[in-house]
Amino acid sequence: MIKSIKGTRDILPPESALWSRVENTAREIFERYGFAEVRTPIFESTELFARGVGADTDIVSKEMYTFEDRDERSLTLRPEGTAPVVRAHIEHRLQQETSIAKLYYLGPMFRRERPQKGRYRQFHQIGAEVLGSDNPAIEAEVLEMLQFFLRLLGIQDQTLLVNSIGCPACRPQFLEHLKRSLAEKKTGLCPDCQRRSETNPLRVLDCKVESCQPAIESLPKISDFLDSACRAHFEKFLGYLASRQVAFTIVPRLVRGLDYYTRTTFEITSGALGAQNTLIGGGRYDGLAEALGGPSTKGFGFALGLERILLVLQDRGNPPDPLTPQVYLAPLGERAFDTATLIAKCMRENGIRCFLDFDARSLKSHLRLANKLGSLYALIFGEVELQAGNYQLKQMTNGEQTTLTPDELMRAAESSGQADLRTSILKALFLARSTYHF
RNA sequence: GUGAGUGUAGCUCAGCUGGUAGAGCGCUGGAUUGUGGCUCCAGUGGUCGUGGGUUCGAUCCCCAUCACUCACCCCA
Repeated sequence: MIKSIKGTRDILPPESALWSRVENTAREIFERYGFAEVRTPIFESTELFARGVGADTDIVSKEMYTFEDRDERSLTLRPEGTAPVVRAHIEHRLQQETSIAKLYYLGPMFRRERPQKGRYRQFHQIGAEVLGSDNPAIEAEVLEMLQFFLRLLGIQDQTLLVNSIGCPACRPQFLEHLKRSLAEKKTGLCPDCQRRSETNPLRVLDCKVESCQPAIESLPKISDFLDSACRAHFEKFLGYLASRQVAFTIVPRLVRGLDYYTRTTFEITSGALGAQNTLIGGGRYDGLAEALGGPSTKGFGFALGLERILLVLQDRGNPPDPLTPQVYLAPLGERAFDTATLIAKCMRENGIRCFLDFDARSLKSHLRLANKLGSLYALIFGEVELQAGNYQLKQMTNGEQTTLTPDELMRAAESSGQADLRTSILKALFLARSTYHF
């Protein structure tokens, strides 16, 4: 049997309906905040990520799906969305169009990691970027938008964690002090942290091992090393959050794993997710556009993990509201079936979700299927009805069944105003009869 | 890349110190020649993940391998 490959999965109904709901909510809300959709290719030149994300990051050094095409160009399945959006912004000179661009995207990303809860090799992100401004007010607005978005989905118990990681001007001093301090405390650290002290000192701050905590507490804090511009930026940002009544927690140890982040970073987490509890992550990246060879363009953005959002929603027992038929057609006999195909055509042209099976079935079997599908009505007709020119309409929810006469169909067709489902069905049926003469 | 756990019917799982497999749900049909859901009956279902070893005999014990899950690393 051919199976989907490791770390990928099929999203089947009714779960897929829940995905649509989340995606539609995001589109609706982001557009309300002035963002427009951008669709970038799923694969890009490998260099884009090497330069944008950082050659030394885990993503680039060991997690990318990279291959050569026939021109021997190195291509990579996108592992994240920000670098491609910034690339597109530079390539199409969008800065010339408007000084500020607000773009959102949604789609699959690819990283070759060991799958686990809330982590896949093909996973899906919704993200947004604001390009062309370094005003911290933008950041506060985006976070307000995200909390609104989560609230609409019914995710209330989220936590917003914020921090500033400084800029290329002030971070090096901090890193130096951090490294020196780490070297002194080396013996008190776990093996992972001893290694991280060399390879990625910032990550030591994020260590969860209990025995490391005392040492971590005594390490220098980034906030003590921010230069005046970064400090002012961060304080304004916090002020804007407060005035918008967006609740937050400052976490001085919050760091990001991608090279392009500067100044503001944030994370929105939720419990009940297992080890991967980050729902949304993002921050400012004022140097990215230049690193990619474009004009200096300040940027701020985020990405949210759809799989993780869905995990939280499913954990809450959200009903995935499946698309049930509004009418199930139950023709009895060959002649009735031929008529049913015409009725189905007319129903569908008039906006009614209608189900017609192609096997000859007994009435019992028809109704069982209608019930199984959750259909609201069943339209029953066989030779008896065809002779008399009428139909049996059964309401599946309460079992009430009425005989529809040609007279009644005509009355429904002539009624005006907002039609309920039953009337809409009668109208479509009338239309089918007068169009196809049966 | 590392560690741990789990692989038995479409799904969720039983299977006692090794004697070649069961239940519930589902699906199909019937009880009700043209009336669903509840009930009852019948039918459909499985190379016991794969390969090798031990044994008279392995779903069970041993080894290997693959897959899945969770965790580490790291990230959404």
